[in-house]
Amino acid sequence: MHIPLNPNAPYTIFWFRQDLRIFDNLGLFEAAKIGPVIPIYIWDEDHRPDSKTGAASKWWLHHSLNYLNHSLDNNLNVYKGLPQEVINHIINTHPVKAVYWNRCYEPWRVTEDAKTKILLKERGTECKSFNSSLLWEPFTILKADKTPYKVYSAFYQNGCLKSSKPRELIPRPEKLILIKDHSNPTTLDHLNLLGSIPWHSKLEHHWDVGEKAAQKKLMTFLNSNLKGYKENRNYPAMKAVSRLSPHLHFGEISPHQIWHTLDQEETCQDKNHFLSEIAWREFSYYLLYHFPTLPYKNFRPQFDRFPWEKNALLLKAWQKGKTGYPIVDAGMRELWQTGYMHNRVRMIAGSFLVKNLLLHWHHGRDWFWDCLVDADLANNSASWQWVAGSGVDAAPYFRIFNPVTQGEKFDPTGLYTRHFVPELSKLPDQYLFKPWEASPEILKNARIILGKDYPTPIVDMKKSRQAALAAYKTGHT
DNA sequence: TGAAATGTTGGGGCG
DNA sequence: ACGCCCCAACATTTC
Repeated sequence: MHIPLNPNAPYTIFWFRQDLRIFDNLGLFEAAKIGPVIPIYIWDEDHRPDSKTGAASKWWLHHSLNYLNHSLDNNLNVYKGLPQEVINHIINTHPVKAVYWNRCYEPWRVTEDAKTKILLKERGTECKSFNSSLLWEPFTILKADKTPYKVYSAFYQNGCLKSSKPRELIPRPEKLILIKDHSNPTTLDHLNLLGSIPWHSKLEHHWDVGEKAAQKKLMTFLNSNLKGYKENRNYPAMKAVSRLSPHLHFGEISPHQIWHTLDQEETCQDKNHFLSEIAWREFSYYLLYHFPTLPYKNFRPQFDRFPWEKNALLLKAWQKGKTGYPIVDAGMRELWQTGYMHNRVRMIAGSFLVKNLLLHWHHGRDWFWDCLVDADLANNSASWQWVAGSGVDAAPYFRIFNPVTQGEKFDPTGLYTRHFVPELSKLPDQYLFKPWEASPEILKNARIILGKDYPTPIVDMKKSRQAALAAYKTGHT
């Protein structure tokens, strides 16, 4: 056991990271138990090896930190810099006996945290990290042969569900004495997370940020949308999904709370299906931990030989929602306008980029990273590799979504598509997902000139499908 | 957490 | 009445 250099020092630093909440925050609870807490947040983007935060994520982070600061009676201490140096500085200027945080799992953070831990121990400061954002930490779940699972269902059913139950919920700290670092000149605004162009003001219409909003969203979901979830989650117009993803990413709510709250519900298909979606998040973190190259390297090496296209115009059309395929365009515009895209449409738009435009999944990864308020390294990497077919337990390469069929099936009344692609709003259901098949008469009545008001398809569905199958074949031989 | 091509079946029209 | 063909409707296979 290590004996702190200054065991009589009263303060514990609690380092907030992707756990921007008070309730069920294990590290914070433990820190508060042993005395007064200096709550800190460190903006370290300029000191990272890679992985810049996306614009939409920065918008969310700004508001989440602002909310957290209010919850802490304006005592949140915000810094800019390299975490090791910032923490060192605080310890040099305050009587600090310990530093606590909850663990993160991005590969570069794992490396940096290990270094920080060693440095703190060397200088005699107690240092503890906790798990507060995963139901099962990646290193606790392995196959019988001690290697990691590579198939989701086996991971979840045989790995997670048969190992220990997720820990119980942690109450709010009973006594939370907060210390403000008055020597610190940095404020939230100094982090400049919002930038100078107010492009993100549109996001404010769609989201309430912060711990309280996350709690409310969980309750609303349970009361209104859990029943029927398994089926309704496929229909983007139904708003039947939880939309908890950004809250989970920033740790405004813990997966443990979701798990235990659902545990009290009657067992049914819908409940188990929702829990299995939560488990997909666990699986993504699991893969990222065991395969740290997941964000950039094809998990299946056959894909390294795949003949991707290079076409800036096609990419631009996809990004802006001007592909000429209405369900794809609706999804891409939902993303741009709201910082979010319904899961069903993510799969359709993702499949379209990779399998119809034949553009590298890295382009999709990067655009989503910048635009999504729920951008998350584990989920984004694992999901794009899944869509591309290059991933672990991925969609087989020949599974190519047809955006016409998918639109007709999952947005049968066109409510979702018409909302985000209003120029098609007068087009009858029959042609909504294939306007190029409508007669001149029908187009005229709908006040659409194809190629002017709405694009003609940027690729031919049938030909591009054939091209993709051929390309995958050459890549795989 | 696909789609398209191909195969099979069975009812009905018709010579 | 019977066989033949057509073609939904469904099932299976292939990509």
